[in-house]
Amino acid sequence: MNFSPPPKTIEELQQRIDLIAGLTLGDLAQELNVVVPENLQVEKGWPGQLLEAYLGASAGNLPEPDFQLLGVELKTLPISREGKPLETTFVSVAQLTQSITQSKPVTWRESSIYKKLRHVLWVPIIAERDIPVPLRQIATPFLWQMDEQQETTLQTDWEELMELITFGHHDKINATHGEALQLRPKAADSSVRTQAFNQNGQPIQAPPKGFYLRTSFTKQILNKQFQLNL
DNA sequence: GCGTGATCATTG
DNA sequence: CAATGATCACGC
Repeated sequence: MNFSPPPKTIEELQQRIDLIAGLTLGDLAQELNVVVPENLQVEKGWPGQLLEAYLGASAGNLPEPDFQLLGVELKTLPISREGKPLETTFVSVAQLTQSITQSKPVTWRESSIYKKLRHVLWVPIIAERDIPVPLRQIATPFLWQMDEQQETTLQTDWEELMELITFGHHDKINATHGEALQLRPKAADSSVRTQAFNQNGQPIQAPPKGFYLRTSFTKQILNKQFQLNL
């Protein structure tokens, strides 16, 4: 995909996102000269990659915010026609190698989760499955920073999950943990393994997991932004 | 193989 | 019909 030059300032980014509200994915694809997939079964990340290209997000697959210069993370958010999030939001992979045998545990504000969620450009897209991909419409993108209450919620969840990981209990974590932040499989398939530690501090191989925001949390973000009451 | 972008598909 | 567990493509 052909990338636009990155925005140099928040104001410049704001100007660009104001111009895409109401456009469809087909509109953006046409401007970038890319083919729209029939469905997203094979290209699940396509909407995100399209928006990255269109808005000039540049971090590639580095574990850093997309707009490196601005410290802003780009997240597309599939929503219903009524404006409710349809999917959870992937944030980052979890390091399963934090262990009680390590001396320097990562703190919340040092975490990759916090770094990515500190400043987010949300791009809601009306994306119900009965709407053909090219006709899916961008709603109103907006820049967001977590408030104190949201940070407390996220930090509490993160610390609880990291404590389980630290004590080698990552195999007992499932998606039901966490009020806003959950840990779910994040891999090509269920056979994939990555480095971790067991509860005795011994190195083992375990399924990779990623941090995801629940739809209840992103729904609250939308509600606050647009004063909706869903 | 790992981290990026996520949505899919089955289950309860 | 929401939620969990599984999966797909790409760059390096």
